[in-house]
Amino acid sequence: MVTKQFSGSPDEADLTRADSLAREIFSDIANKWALLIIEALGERTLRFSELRNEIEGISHKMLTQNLRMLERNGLVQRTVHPTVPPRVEYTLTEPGQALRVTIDGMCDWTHRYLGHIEASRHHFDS
Amino acid sequence: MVTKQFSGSPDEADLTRADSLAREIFSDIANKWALLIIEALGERTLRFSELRNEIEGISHKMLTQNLRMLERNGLVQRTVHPTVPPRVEYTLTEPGQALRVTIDGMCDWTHRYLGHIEASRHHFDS
DNA sequence: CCGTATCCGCGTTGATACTG
DNA sequence: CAGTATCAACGCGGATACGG
Repeated sequence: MVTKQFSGSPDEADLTRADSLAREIFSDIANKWALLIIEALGERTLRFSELRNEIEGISHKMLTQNLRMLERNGLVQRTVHPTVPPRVEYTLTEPGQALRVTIDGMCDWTHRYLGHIEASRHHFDS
Repeated sequence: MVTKQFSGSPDEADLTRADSLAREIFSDIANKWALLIIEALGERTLRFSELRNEIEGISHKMLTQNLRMLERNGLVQRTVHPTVPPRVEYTLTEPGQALRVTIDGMCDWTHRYLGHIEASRHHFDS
């Protein structure tokens, strides 16, 4: 569980530390741009500018910021080719790939229930 | 794919409409609080105040706001018992349950790679 | 081409108070 | 207890400029 920060079990100190860390990581990952970046990368290796083109509507800043965060958490690997002009490529690590699978599930879900959701919205908005 | 808003295939009009809708839904769902609410609900039925206690750090406003959004998209069913004081219960619909399964995957992932991530962070921060 | 820094507006968020 | 509204403030996120 990631929802509760304090669990009343023995070894409480370690458990709460692990829980709050899990929560922190979850908060990092569970945002629109991060998930879209992971999904866009998939099994490919993409350059910064390619990612920017793939992900509709993301700004330069948000892309950099989220890529740094994902790199820090070890989800993406960043490799700089010392050429001119510079060429920077991003690819998912093994943990990143593992997470991508679950995100694929979210995407599938979205498409499967598109109709349900649209109907529910119309019903709600009246 | 949710990342690309425009696909160059035939029936482009419908496809882009579906894609932008998918993207819109994805943007709704893919935020910290919404995912935590879905995860907290699980297979249970919880009252507003119980949810508030379950989810560490969520504010009254964010909870209401996200619950409305989830209800609008048909992920959560809201039932009001006309008692006094009022009793409002929330439970996941079938689409909500389906999504929860994938979110469970994210939580599992978080715990499985906790060590990897912590190590990666230490390495990065130096 | 890629990255960082700065600035600033606007949206999100929390606090508070009030209604049913 | 649950929901809505209002308001102020903080921080996100976009634009821009400059550096490597």
